[in-house]
Amino acid sequence: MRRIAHLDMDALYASVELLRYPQLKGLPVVIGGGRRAADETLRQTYQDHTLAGIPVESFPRLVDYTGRGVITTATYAARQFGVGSALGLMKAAKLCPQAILLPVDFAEYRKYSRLFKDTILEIAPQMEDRGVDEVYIDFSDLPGGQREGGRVQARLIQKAIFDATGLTCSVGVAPNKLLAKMASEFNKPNGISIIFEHDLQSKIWPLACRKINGIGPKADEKLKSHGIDTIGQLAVREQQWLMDTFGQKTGAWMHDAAHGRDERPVVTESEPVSISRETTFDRDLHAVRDKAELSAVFTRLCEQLATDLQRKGYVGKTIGIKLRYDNFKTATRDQTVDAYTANAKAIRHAAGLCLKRVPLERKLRLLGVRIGSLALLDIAQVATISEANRVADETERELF
DNA sequence: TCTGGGGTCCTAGGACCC
DNA sequence: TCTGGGGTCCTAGGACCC
Repeated sequence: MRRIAHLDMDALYASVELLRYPQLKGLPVVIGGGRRAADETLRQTYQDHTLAGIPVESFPRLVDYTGRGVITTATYAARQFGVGSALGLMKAAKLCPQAILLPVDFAEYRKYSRLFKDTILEIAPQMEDRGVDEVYIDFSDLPGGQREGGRVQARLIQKAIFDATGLTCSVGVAPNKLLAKMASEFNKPNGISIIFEHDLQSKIWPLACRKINGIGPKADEKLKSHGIDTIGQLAVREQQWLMDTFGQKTGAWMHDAAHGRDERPVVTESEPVSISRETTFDRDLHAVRDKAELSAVFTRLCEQLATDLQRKGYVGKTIGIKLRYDNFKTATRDQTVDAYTANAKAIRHAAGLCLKRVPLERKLRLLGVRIGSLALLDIAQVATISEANRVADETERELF
């Protein structure tokens, strides 16, 4: 029998911070901010203290923050004030000014991410990485994977992760990924939920359509406008009607999802499709008036992207830019070049040409650089790439 | 003083080829 | 001389996820 687990670390970022600052347990804490100037003072505050004994009173508060960041995670105590993921920090400060503010520390979260995934792999090798804090695990052929519908292995993995990291997680086990993902939400935190096919009507159909992984705010809104609020209501709609209303592919998929059908395999390895770097400025910049500043950021992004490519061993040939204007509208341009590259100057050159094709009257809040059509760097490609780099060096010029 | 950063996948039109 | 039908690649935008 196919048994798939979805494992979700409980509030990973906040939990990692609580390991460092146990005195914050139970308090409203918000983790957010970015790398920009406004966040540097915040970062410095924590660096100047010793880890051991910062009294709660001396932690920075949300009300003192002045940057453009968003909330990455909020503890349960903070969520009660209506603040949560993706909310702007300045807005959050109005709802819960006294909340303690911690800067995000991705390096630290990644460390724990590696640790919990390695722990799983020692027990169950069929694991699919789904980002920093969650994975799918195929229990189907795992020794003992069928016992109690997967509960025995789920419990074992949960305990192994806690012993290795001090962190808790929640696990759902079901006939497929779709249902496992929903099941892992059922008993948070530190819970296990086992779902069988026959639980569909009682446990899945009462849920909101939005609980289906893949139905976001837009699709949910449209479903609601047709009087479809729950998965059960979605399930009784004609598949043909869904296809006519949402498109062939989406409609057919929605119908399957509502009936708990999902054949996607657990994918243990995959190659990246694209790599990108982007940054939001401290203040909106104008292409002409802030030319020097923009140009410097642009070059830096290209250099970072090139470094990322080289470190990961990839080359790419579709190079693109992303702009976000002060009105939050986004524009992208990309261009496929003849030769694969991982060279900063070649990227900067192609991205510069893209920039010339996009309107630049409005001020910008974000600039990004992306590379796609990736290939793994191998010996056969080295000659082509070095030639391309030579050409790029020769044709390099200022584009702003 | 609203609204981060890094991704994937889908759609849709046009170019181009057979 | 008014009109085909695929298939693939490229580009721009958008939905969605973590």
